[in-house]
This record gives sequence, C-alpha cells and structure tokens, in this order.
Amino acid sequence: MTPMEKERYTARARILKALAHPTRLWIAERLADGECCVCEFVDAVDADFSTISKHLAVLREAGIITGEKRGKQVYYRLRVPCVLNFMDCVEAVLVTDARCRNALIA
Amino acid sequence: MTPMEKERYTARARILKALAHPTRLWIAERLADGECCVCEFVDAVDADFSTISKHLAVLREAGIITGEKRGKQVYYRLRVPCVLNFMDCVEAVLVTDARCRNALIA
DNA sequence: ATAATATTTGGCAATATAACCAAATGATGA
DNA sequence: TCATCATTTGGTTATATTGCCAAATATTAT
Repeated sequence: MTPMEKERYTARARILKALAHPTRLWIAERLADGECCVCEFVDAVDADFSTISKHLAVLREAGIITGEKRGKQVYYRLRVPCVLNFMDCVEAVLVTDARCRNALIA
Repeated sequence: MTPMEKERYTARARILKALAHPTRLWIAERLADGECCVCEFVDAVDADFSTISKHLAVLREAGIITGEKRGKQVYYRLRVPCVLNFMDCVEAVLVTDARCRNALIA
C-alpha cells in the first residue's frame, strides 16, 4: 500500500465509517426517498434528539448529506444519491452468509 | 425505526463497519482481483502481521471473505464479489465534496 | 421583550477499536 | 523428532465512538 493509496483508502474508509451505524444507515436510506426534517428522525428513532443530531453531524461532515434551515426546522438531503447502490451488495453478503450457515459450507 | 428495521440495519451496518478501515478496504479491493495469500498482505501493508491477521478476521467474521489453508499458507478470497460496486459511489461522494469545497457551495 | 420550539454543542461515562508484543498453533522440511 | 515458517490468538494500552444530560443558539409566536 503506497502512501498515495493509503491516503485514498483512508478517505474512502471515512465515508463507509460514517454510514456504518444502524441509525445513520437508516437515516441515509430514508433520505434516498427525498429530504426529511430532523424532527421526523427524532420522532421515528428511539434515541435522544441530541444523539440524532450528532449522527446527522457525522453524515454531514463525511459529505454524505447536507442540511438547510427552513424556518425553525432543518431539512436534510443526500448530497450524492447513489447511497442505495451498495445496499444491494451489503444485502447479498447477508444472504450468502445466511445460506452458508444453513448449508454448513464456507 | 421498527424493531425489525433495527435488526436489519444493525446487520447491514456491521458489514459496512467491517469495510470501514483503510487497510481492510484495501485488502477487499485487492481480493476483488482474485485470491491472495496472507503473506502478500503482510509484505504490502506496513503493519505487524498480527494486526493484518486481525483485520482479516474482522472481514471473515463479517462474511465478506473466506480463507483456505493450502500448505503453510492461507489464501483468502471475496465471498461475494460485488464489493467493488460501491466504491464508485464512495468515490462520487469524495469528488462532490472536493468540488464543493472549491466552489464554496454546500 | 419573552416564551416556546427545533436543533446543535459541550461534557462525561461506558464501551468498542486498533495496534503492538508475546505466545500458541499447524504444516512442512531437515 | 526438531526446527522453521505462516498465521492466529491472548493480552495490554492508547484512542475513538456512542449515548445521555445539560446548556447554548436560532427562529417563530405571544
């Protein structure tokens, strides 16, 4: 791994890491259907609103989402709409895993 | 987020988390070109061999790779070959981010 | 101006990760 | 059998993440 590669993979890993949390992943997928108000997440997720705000900050700082204040509320949306793309693959890993556990193969 | 969703997103996040480390991501992409011996990673990555072995364990336990011992060596390969798929999107996030930083837009 | 609402920020404690060294395991070759 | 090589596992320390509470900020409504 050359220094250049290291830099590149560090940047990429940072993005995956931002998505690698159940709540954040759920939020990202929700946003794939269109923008949402923070308040919707607060209602839907069973966690303190400050916790949700911090999750949003993680996604924001990773460049995955962007927010806009409208009145009292803040609306977030995906900055790059392809986030869903890799869920198919993630799902494939899960399915393969389940199949293999059942079949007792590697 | 229903309890069922929570379970689902926790499983998905686990997989992303496994990939969300520069060394592990590099290894995964390397394996997308075909199987590799652990020794190749040990040579290529500047980290203790035990560290590399632990990274491989993380990927293995996440169901992303699978290893096979052949003689003294262990060869790993991707269990689901689509890992590369989402790199395009990750890259798109990085590019968008760079563009916006330059242009001073959100 | 004050109060109420929506969100972010600061701070803290609990837990999880990452990296290293040393030691254990497994396979081959002398 | 004994030494050697490749890899994994155990243990430890440093660092990072998570989630809650309390407090700060910003916007609207009274």
